[in-house]
Amino acid sequence: MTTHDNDAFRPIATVDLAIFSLSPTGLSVLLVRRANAPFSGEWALPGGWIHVDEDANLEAAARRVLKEKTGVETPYLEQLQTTGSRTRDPRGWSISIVYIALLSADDIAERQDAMAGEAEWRLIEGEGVGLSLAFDHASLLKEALGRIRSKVEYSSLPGHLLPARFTLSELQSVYEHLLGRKLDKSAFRKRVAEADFLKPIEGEMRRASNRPAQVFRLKDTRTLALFDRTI
Amino acid sequence: MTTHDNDAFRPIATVDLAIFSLSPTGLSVLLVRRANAPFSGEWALPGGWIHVDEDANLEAAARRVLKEKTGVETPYLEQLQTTGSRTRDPRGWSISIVYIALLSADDIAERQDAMAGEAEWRLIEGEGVGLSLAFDHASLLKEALGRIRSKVEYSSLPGHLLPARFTLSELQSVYEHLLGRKLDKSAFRKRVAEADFLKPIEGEMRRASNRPAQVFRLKDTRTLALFDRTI
DNA sequence: CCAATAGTGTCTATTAGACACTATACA
DNA sequence: TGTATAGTGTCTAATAGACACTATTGG
Repeated sequence: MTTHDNDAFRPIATVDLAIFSLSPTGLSVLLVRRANAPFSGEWALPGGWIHVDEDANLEAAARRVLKEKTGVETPYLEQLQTTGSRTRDPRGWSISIVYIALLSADDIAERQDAMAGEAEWRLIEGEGVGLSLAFDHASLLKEALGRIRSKVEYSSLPGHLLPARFTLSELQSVYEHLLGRKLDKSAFRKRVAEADFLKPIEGEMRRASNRPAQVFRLKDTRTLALFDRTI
Repeated sequence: MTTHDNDAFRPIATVDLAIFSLSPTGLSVLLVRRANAPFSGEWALPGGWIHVDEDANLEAAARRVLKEKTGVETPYLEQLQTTGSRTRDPRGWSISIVYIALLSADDIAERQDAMAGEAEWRLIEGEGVGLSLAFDHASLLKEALGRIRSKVEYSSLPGHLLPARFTLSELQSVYEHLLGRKLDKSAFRKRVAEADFLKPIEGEMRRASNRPAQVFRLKDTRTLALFDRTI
């Protein structure tokens, strides 16, 4: 234990989350208004210090922050990237480990009340939210959106934004919304069947004034299924 | 500035590198023997503290470590992932930001002398090096190998391990080596042409007792080109 | 019966994979 | 002329994309 083991030589480290959900109008991200300096009063991605006495590891820290802000415990969660530099935080050399979380529509409905006070869902427009964000969070959000849009092409990601039970048509329409283009129904269903990430709920049908639709759920709500080819 | 701003609450943070090159017998990774506790005397991935007075950002820290260990300045470098937990380092809660670096065969030849004393290239066998490594470095190495093997399928990654000038046959044989299977020459060349990441060197041919082969170089040594489909 | 959406089938233009062929050097 | 590897062409089986068709409900 030779060197760099005192405060001045240690960067500060936080975990920040890009938490996404589907609002009625489209993909949205959860933002919080900062209470303290720096950037007091500005919007930011939810985040917090690593609690060395409380968090067993990085993912646990991310889950703790998520629970504090939304009340949700077991969503889809993946590490995006880590940024760190001398200048991104005026308090000094700082590191942010960024996670992406996807909340199902059920999570939002149930936990609207449990949401921390100064938090708000903001609709995604283009590469961000049309607001300036604290720190380098606008750039982090842009990276998160890039990752999400890329994964829509070849994974079950959109399924994690729907309520627990949904029809194939509902799933297809989320894909189309996130991709910004229409998909062929037949081809879509072939890919979904191949990737094999859905389980039909026996006997449960969505009824309307047309042929009833089979209702499905994800086989695994915590991992993504990948397609062999693009959707 | 309210809380968690003293040493006891701050995790320690290092940058660690999985540095790969092609040795005559195959893909190899650079390991160093640790001089100090913890894990003194054991093999580990090269790494080091972030120098808050010297490194502008995380990537700069990674490049500094790389230069210290190998003398190489501008290889392909990408962030892999960040691990952090209470238990991975006996000194306390610690974070490691892991980078992958690919060195061209030229880099190795030139800098063999400049390499730090207790560093050694170890051949990859299966999911690691057949050695126990310090900290969680065996697991980090396994992740790095997964990323590399995955990217061989759909990117120009193998080109970054060759010397600056190479023929298409040499490139194909690196793909085959990393994938562990033979590729069709015609299909391989179609993909490479589509991805458009090579520049023929005008008039430069590799001569032997057969038809001479066109020599190529990468258009960009610091970024990967991606294929539309798998190789 | 009509309207509306669910779900499946069919046809064709495109492409991937296997394989063969031609080209060009040195010995 | 023989041998070895470079580089290109061809054929076919598999596939994707467009589109059409059938199925099943409520009104």
